[in-house]
Amino acid sequence: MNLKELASSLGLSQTTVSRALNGYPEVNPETRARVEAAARAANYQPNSRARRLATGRAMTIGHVITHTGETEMVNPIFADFLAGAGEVYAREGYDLLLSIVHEGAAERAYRQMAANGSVDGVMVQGPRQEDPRIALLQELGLPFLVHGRTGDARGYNWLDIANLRAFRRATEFLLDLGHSRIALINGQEAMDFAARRRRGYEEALRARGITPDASLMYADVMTEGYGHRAAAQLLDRENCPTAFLVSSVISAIGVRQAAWERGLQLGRDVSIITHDDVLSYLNNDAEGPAFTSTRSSIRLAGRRCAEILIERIKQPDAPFVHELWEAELMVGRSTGPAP
Amino acid sequence: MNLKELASSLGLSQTTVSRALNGYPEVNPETRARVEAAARAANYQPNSRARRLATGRAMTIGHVITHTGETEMVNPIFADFLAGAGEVYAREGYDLLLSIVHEGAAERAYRQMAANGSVDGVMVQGPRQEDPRIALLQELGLPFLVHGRTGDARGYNWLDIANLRAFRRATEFLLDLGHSRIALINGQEAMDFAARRRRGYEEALRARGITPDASLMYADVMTEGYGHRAAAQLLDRENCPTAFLVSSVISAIGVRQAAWERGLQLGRDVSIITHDDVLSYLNNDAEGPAFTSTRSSIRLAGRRCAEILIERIKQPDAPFVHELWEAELMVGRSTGPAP
DNA sequence: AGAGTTTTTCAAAGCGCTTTGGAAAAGAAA
DNA sequence: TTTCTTTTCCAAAGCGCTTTGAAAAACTCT
Repeated sequence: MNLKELASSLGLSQTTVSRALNGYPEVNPETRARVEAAARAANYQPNSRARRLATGRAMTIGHVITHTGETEMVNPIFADFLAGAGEVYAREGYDLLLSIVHEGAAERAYRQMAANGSVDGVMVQGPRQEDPRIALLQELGLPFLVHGRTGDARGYNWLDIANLRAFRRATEFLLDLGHSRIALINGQEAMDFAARRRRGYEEALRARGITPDASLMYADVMTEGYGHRAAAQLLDRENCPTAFLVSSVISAIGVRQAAWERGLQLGRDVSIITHDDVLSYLNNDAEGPAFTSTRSSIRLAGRRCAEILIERIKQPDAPFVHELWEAELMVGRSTGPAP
Repeated sequence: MNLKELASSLGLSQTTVSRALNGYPEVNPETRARVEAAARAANYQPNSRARRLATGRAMTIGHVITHTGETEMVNPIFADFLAGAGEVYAREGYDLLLSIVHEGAAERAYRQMAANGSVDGVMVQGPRQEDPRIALLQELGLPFLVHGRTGDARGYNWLDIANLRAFRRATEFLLDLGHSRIALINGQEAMDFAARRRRGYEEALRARGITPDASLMYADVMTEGYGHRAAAQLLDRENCPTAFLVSSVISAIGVRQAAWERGLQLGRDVSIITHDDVLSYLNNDAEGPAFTSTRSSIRLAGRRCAEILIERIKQPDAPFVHELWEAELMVGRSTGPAP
């Protein structure tokens, strides 16, 4: 059933039917009701391809997700971020176009989306320091929002969490507990968020007169295995750290395992603070937070990011939105006074 | 730059330019080369909205991902499955339309995709027993492929792993090690795959004359917390199980934690076998498989599922494809003789 | 009643591409 | 040369919607 058929079955023109269905004012309420009833009865859905061509709007938002390195790792937080954003898209009538490509192909993916008009805007996640994607999108003139931020962040829309403050705060918390040898198990520091976290960690140490020790700092893709390997190395050496600041719950699980394998008890022999994105299947809350953590829901972030981006698409000339969220420090059972 | 402009700049008709670019034979090789050069120089990309309307093909595949229950859990395996499928889509020129909705809204999402023609086919994941989506899609006449299977599986395309055999095999492995009180920490048994796994487990027990004990069987959404809670309950009771068969690595991590908290050593005091979807960030291989596991890469499955679905879209009348993959049993360090 | 407004409806022109059904040009066969 | 094929190109008709500009119908007001 298409518009033409529906219109002729009602003895009306396509124009009127289209207007009735799209809520234009210049149509008799009675007529509108009649049209709506017929549309419902015939289960009429306007063809989205035709509608998109006619309106020039794609009603679609693009997400380009990159996998990294030889392992082709997909960051697990994307699923929850997408879930949050997807909720909003569904509500607002937008589709979500997902492109999962290897890092090197990201630019091409964005260019293509811009050139062939398949999206009205794009979401950028996990920016690296001086990420080329931002300049690219500015050049392409495609509305976009960055989850995270980097470089001179005044010239585009972003939503970020206060990574530096969160990690400074977490470090201070450990220092207050008497820890002085604190290891940092960070994400790849080419990523902007990881660089900020490191700065927060270092600032807190320096403020207490402790010189950051490079041998206590690790940076890599945040898998469980990485957390385990890093912690194993650190715990097996002389003068080992008494506390770990970890950038993800997944890696923290690896750290915890390494500790246990050595007979160390969390919160007594060794302390862990992790950043917690509140992934749905790794609920850190189950019976009172297990890990002490800096916490900020990636799903809520996805939701809000989608809202902002859609606003921006509707009003392309409005000033840039910058939203900085604080992470909360949740005290769990994985921290305690330095032994 | 659109086709009209490109054509007039070349002094050719739109027809010829379109044909040259789309590889039709009836165009002079010289002309084609000239057209291609000009297109490249002008960075011409055909407008995808127009192309879709004209061809009637969406060149898009829909994935509807549902989140379950009040927790709005998103199954973490979806990210890796999507990564695998996305690879193939990119290669074949298809877009991936992702719809993330609450379980109850899935039917509407599929209906909409079918009615407004935004996709050429859909991927169905995680079928429940007698999943209504399958009948729905058959009725809608939209090509689809099910990852998993359920009910009378002859009437549609699917790719599945041999869940029953995998879990029977794993159970036998534990029985051979002398375990007789084996707990099953399963996924929600409304899901077809979980029901099959349970049957495999029960079959193996019965074959050795052991009556399955309902109090040793748990079924729920496979989070870490669930694994932990279930194992804690089981380990704290009299006559506790000596082995656990767990449906996901994430839950297995919870089980492992519960064991450790009780001073039990894996592979000596208690054994764990888990199903491993080979999620990229939970690499069970790092230093020799930690968990003994039944193993099948969800990412490879995604890749293959995409290939099959695209084939089916291109040849809608070909016979149904049914592909059953065996999971391999990887012996790791989490199993040992019954104490 | 007639002129002026407002409301309601419609015909037709796009949107930018693909594809059909020729026509023109070039080559081959007679 | 003429006729028949083959090659190469083109004009125009969609695809199914939205939207413009105008006409028809229905009201208001002198």
